[in-house]
Amino acid sequence: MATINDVAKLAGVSKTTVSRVLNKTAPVNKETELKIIKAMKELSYQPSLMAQGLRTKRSKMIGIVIPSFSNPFYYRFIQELEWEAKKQDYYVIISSASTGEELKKKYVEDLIHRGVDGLIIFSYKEDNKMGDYFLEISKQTPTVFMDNIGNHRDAAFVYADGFNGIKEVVAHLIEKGHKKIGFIKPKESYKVAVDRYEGYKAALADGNLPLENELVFEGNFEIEDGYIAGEYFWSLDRKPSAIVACTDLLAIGTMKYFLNKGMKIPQDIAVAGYDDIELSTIIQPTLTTYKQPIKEISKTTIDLLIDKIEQRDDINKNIAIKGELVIREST
Amino acid sequence: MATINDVAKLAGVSKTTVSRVLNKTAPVNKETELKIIKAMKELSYQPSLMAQGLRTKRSKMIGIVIPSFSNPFYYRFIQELEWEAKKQDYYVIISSASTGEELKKKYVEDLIHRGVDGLIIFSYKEDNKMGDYFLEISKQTPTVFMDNIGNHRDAAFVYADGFNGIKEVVAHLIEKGHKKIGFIKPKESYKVAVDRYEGYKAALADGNLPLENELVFEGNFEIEDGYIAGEYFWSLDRKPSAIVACTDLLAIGTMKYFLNKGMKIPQDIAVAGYDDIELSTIIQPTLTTYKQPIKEISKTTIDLLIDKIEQRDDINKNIAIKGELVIREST
DNA sequence: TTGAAAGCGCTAACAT
DNA sequence: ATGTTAGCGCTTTCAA
Repeated sequence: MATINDVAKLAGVSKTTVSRVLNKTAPVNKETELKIIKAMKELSYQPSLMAQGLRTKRSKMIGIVIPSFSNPFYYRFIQELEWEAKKQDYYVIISSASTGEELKKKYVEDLIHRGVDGLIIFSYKEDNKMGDYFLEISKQTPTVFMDNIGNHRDAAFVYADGFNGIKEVVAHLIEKGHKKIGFIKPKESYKVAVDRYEGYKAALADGNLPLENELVFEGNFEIEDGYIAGEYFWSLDRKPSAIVACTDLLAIGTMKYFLNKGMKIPQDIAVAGYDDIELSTIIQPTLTTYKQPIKEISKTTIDLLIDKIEQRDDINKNIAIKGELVIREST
Repeated sequence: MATINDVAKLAGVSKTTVSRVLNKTAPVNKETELKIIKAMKELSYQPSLMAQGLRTKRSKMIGIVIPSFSNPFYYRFIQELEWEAKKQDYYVIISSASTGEELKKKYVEDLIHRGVDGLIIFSYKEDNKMGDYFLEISKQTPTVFMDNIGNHRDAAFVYADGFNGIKEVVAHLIEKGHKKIGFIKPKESYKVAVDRYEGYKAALADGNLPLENELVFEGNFEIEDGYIAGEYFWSLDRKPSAIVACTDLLAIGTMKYFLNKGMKIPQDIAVAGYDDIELSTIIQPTLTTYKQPIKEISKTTIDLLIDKIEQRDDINKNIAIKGELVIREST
């Protein structure tokens, strides 16, 4: 491993000058610059990130905190984030903070101790204690919150526009002639869940359909909860002809219930989700859903974070990004 | 951020002594040690990994190279690897080297330039050029190869015991009374695929069943290839009564074909896979398969790699780890 | 436009 | 058992 000293010696200049062409931090004579570049190539010199980091207090690493690694949906984000970061010469290290608040805090602190220049934090429940902790962190370390977040506080947020997303899904069903549309939403007050529910209400209003309480089912996030929702809806006297779920996983659980009963989808009942997870294209019938703009969200997040890190822009923006309705067999 | 100097000053000793209690690199008087520890706590001192790294040429980071982030199966490994590494104070950075050999090389070099202390490399085709390149790398940087690899060369390998795995799956089918068992294997000569195929042959031999060429289908790795395999098997005059696929994804593709034809699984035909991906428990009927020992593989890999990094053990072992037969509805 | 010198926070000889 | 000193590879004054 060649060092800056080797380059300087070979080029016959001081290491200061080499550093200058490396960082374009001061004008250098065209000729000497060429000599230096040649020397660098010859030695296939790569500056030591550790030495640079020690000097500049920058590690060129970004820490990602995700609530748990079990949701396959996160991986798509992580891949994109990694890719976008790499383009700008940053690397990404991931901390999958499973359960336990104390542990989660420890992970964040670990990451900071590791020397990450910034943090990307996924999905936390708006109303719990971790929220305050994370907000506090974001005041001391450049941070962008992603996905499942609350957007009314003074911090940087990037998320999918669930309001307009679900609105489009419901509108699509109304257009298909459905008058009674059930909605499955998570019990817990995640900001995104609320957004999506608002989208459902807005679409009903646009279609001059009443909001009926018995058509809104509250559950948890797992596949089984979708199944339970299916049971519930089918126990009603005035059954819905279509069901929209807050997430694909819930929608798939619901489909499972109706398929088990031997019903045909979409003939007997239409089902739609939100997320566009891979499973939605594998399951039979394939699921109509709303595609999260993963690429765009990731790019925006990285750009925003690096802007903060490099202090080009310290405004705490809240950015909602639109996705795309994907119509498949289930409707 | 307190430095080692601050601690030394507060404790009234030299930084060398502080360093010594930090690294237990030389005996320190019990009393002074206590003073130093107290000072560290008071300042909530954390040694700078950058400074340590610069001095010791150790980053406490492990690079993971995976061929592409698209296979959800890798995530389970990554999570476990991350977890096991963290236990030993190492962090993990991932490089999802999509396609293109040049790009892949660049990623590996990036990681090394980043200063990773060791490398974990996933799944490469044994017989192509990358194999040689990776082998070369493994001579210069501590490296462990995982999963889909060839194990006859001089390097460290950890992988699932596919031979005994598939053997158990096929034996299970034979026990169920099946006499004609089809096998789906990938065309390309991945070492693991070959191992599994050998397991199939061994099980047939054990059960005194003949190996019939027309019962072995060669395809690619995707779900669709399983579907095509189903078509193929059903076009035969002497049809199999059970099918074992090299991977769950292939098995699921096959099931899809038979289900589309309105056949019942396992009544009309039994299907089994290998891997135990999550989808296998979601699909109807649930899929009999062989569970990869992800946790054990990951732990073994990390332990082996850190042994190499810290030069406790430089032997290039080849470690096969057994999994577990999981019997579900499809057989 | 260039260089000399100091120092980032740490560890490792070498003394004592 | 402890301290002094040098130096890892880089950037950043400061001076020329």
